[in-house]
Amino acid sequence: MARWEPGSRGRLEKAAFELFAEQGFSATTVPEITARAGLSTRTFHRYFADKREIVFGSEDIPANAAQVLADASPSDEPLDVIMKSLRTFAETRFEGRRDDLRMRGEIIRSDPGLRERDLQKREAVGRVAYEALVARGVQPTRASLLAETCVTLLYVSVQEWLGRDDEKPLADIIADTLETLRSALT
Amino acid sequence: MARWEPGSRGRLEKAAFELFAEQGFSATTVPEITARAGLSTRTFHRYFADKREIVFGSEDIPANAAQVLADASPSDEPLDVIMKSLRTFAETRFEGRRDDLRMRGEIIRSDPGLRERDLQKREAVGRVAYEALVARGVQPTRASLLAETCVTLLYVSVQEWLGRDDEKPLADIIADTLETLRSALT
DNA sequence: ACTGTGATGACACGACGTGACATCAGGTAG
DNA sequence: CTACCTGATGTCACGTCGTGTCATCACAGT
Repeated sequence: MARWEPGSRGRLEKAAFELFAEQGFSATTVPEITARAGLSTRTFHRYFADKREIVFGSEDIPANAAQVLADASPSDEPLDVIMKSLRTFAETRFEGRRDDLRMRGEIIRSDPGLRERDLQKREAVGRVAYEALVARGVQPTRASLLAETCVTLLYVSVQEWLGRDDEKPLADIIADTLETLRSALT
Repeated sequence: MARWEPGSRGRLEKAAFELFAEQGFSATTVPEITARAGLSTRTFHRYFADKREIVFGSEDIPANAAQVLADASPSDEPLDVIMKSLRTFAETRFEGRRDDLRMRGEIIRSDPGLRERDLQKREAVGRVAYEALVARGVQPTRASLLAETCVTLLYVSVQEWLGRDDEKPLADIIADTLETLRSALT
């Protein structure tokens, strides 16, 4: 028998989300979380840099995005790279997780600090997109614009997707959103 | 003679930016700032919600943006509203302040927490743009896209503007950036 | 059997942000 | 002229957060 129960990280996440559901994010303290998980607060901060980080899960989205972007066909136009990557991303990281994402969204919306952190995550995705485009030889200004627009497309579409009752695939919504943007800029 | 020297807020800002220049943002504590300004830490938090806020000045950018957007001609197309507002904004809040903005930019770039707060400020501007557009009858999804794109245009252009040596007006750069975006989405 | 190694705990600490209450100058009403 | 109110500030106490440091101990490899 191991000295410590395994899965500390998972226990911390479980305890945290339970408490967030019971009392809300801001009313929940780190000691409360660790007490429920049977760990010390010091251990909490070994897994999560701060209290907010636990909300954003363990998936390293930027790294994943960089991977998807790096796999793009060398002959594709920049916009095609973006759109194909967004499709892949939608299908692998979003589709089938609506309930989970809705729950997280609610928690994030409930706290200013979490909204702030959410924006930072978004920006991190934009930065890897920017770097991937620059690596393909796209001009910096154009790359910035495309990267930011990419993130905008994704998040506006996700909002739309989460708000819907039907099962329209996120990838389709993203394509529609691009069309809407094009027409709005004319 | 007044019991307290007037201009507490100004003294706090002055002391803070001096210390940030000397030691950097994160190495500067609130007590250090208030000691130099001759005030208590409690008073600091009466003027600034937290240590980060002091970097972003006292100007209520979102309120100003809302004003500019509300003054737009009722007959303008949404995109024209955005572009004209951006022009006004560039001329009244940015032009002539390059050095100040560069200094702030450096401080903000030096600290993750400040970058996070900066993104929040950006988002706040986006939200007032969104609300102004919805108030004009623009569809929600389209309004989101335009609002986010508006903020993207502004910030990408400001980056470009701050990086330049010449005196090309920000408003012109924004117009160019829109053209770049249009061509990138084709 | 010995020795790392890695995950955890225990403890102390500094900084942050807030609530509650005291202080006091200046203006205003009576 | 006095009494009161108001607004800006100070003082104190507190809870939470995040980090540095060191001790502990099961397990694996030699």
